[in-house]
Amino acid sequence: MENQKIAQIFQEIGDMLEITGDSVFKIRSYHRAAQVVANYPYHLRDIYEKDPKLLDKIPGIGKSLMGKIIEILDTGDCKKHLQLVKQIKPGLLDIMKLRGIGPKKTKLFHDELSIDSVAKLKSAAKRGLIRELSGMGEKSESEVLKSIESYGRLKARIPMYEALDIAEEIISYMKKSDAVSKVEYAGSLRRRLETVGDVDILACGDKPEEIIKYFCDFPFISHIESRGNTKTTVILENGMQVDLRVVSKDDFGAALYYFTGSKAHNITTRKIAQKMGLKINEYGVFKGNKKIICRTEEDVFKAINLPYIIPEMREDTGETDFIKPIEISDIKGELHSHSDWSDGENTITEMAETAKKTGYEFIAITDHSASLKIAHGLDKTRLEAQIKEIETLNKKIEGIKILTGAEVDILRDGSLDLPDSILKKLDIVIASVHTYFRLTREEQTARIIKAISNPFVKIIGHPTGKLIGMREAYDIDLVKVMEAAKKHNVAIELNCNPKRLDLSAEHLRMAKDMGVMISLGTDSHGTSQLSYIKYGIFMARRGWLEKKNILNTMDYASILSSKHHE
DNA sequence: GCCGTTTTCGGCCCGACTGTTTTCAGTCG
Ligand SMILES: Nc1nc2c(ncn2[C@H]2C[C@H](O)[C@@H](COP(=O)(O)OP(=O)(O)OP(=O)(O)O)O2)c(=O)[nH]1
Ligand SMILES: [Mg+2]
Ligand SMILES: [Mg+2]
Ligand SMILES: [Zn+2]
Repeated sequence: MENQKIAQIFQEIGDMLEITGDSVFKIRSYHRAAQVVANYPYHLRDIYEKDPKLLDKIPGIGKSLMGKIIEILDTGDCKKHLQLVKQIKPGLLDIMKLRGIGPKKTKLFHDELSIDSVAKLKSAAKRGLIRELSGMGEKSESEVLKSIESYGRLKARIPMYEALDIAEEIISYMKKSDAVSKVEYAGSLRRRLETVGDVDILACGDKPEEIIKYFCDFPFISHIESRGNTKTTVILENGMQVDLRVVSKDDFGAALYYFTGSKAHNITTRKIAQKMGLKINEYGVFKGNKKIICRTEEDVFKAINLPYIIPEMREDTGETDFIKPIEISDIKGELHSHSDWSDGENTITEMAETAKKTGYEFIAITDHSASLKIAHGLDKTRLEAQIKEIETLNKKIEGIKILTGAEVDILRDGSLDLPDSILKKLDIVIASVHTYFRLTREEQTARIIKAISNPFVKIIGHPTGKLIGMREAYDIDLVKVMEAAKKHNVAIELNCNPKRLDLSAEHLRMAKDMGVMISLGTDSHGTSQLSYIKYGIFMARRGWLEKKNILNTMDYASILSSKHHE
């Protein structure tokens, strides 16, 4: 399994970076990526062969890790890993696996005493060398020996069904104590992993010390690793580790949520809470000093405004990625509008002022091209004059950027009504069909794809030509059109005119799934129509669109710099 | 190294227990 191999390499890089003392966040990234890849349902090689760029869509995988995945798929390993393997002796990773010994102590032993294996560590501890190190003492030294001792006897991961038996036995034992109000198993066992590293038990009651004391009297305990007021760790006679956590009754839900994990899931939802100005810990959800009491797990989800997620899904593999529907305030500008230079009612200045009042950063003036005679379409010469005019207006008018543009007609054969020599001077080129609606499906599709492949086209306007209740969409293969749009990095318009609403919701959803950007354009022929954006937002929400799917949620600089050809 | 309703730079979850320490670092959950 290549995914497992990649996961292991990332895990090892993370472990070795801990010893070298690299950034804890970088280390977390490697470890998280290792988890994600290990749990990923598809072969990364298949994804790579289909479209390498899809790799960095995987949560926790960015440009750098994507590069390393590709490197490993191509060569079997990556340079970063090989270089660390050379630098860090394998014995150090063994030492770090010992309980109570992490990267800092491992490095200390290595730097001060040249210890690079568990055997050398054992002999150094026996000779009393460890206690001499700064920050170490007699107890730390004997802890080192104890963990080396117990390491051999420690159970590896246990099958879930065995752990379940033991957990249930512990729980029925715990229920016999009057101090215990509620008790449940948590951790990987509650998430139903095939194997578990330990058994995690959560109990609540008014007298936590009594609960801990009672637990430590459980008959099959071999020894107690640690014991505090709220939690204790013990090792059973069969070598299994059991962690007990104790909280008050009011906090049971928050604690169960914390203790069920996974760790990565906890971190992700805690980050979500942070963004909302909240803090999650095992005692509840906090807004400043105010505590939102969580007696049940559902209370935690409610407090952070998420639907309940079952334990079995809490692995941070995307289960918290709920859709954040587009909102009208996400729209940063207008990309489809007409002025009185063609068939619009208002001047460019009036359109710009209204856009400014709407709160927009930009408005593109996209008048018709010459073949639409009825609309007084602009030819090359008039369009050049309009570009000059907009240049002047941009100097005069503050607080709004007017983008130059055109809604250029797609001619019958798919060529455009304006030459490339002028199109390339424009900020926003929309290409639209206004004639020959009755071509065959093949012809119509080919026609539009040809327009899409023009290097200066940014958007395909009102892509199906429908007029609600008046004119059917023309026959066209939208899947092929969207594939082409994706390939050429062209956006598809959602025309917001309420008589058009073109594309419809199901096709918007398709575009989203295919990774095609949508441009919300009002096609305004007057200042009052800029408000049609709201109808577009309605449809976009029906199509499950989010901010990231929509072109005019970006600032205009990003829109203009988005390049065309791959 | 990742990531974006405030961000393309500057953040990154939060707390318990232990040993060594006069105030916290390391490790673990
Ligand atoms: N917030 C937070 N929770 C953690 C962290 N580490 C562990 N937890 C929580 C989530 C875990 O599921 C739970 C129990 O810890 P374990 O180490 O036993 O992990 P878990 O049971 O998930 O896996 P395991 O099969 O035991 O290796 O404690 C952490 O670093 N932060
Ligand atoms: Mg566990
Ligand atoms: Mg545990
Ligand atoms: Zn049009």
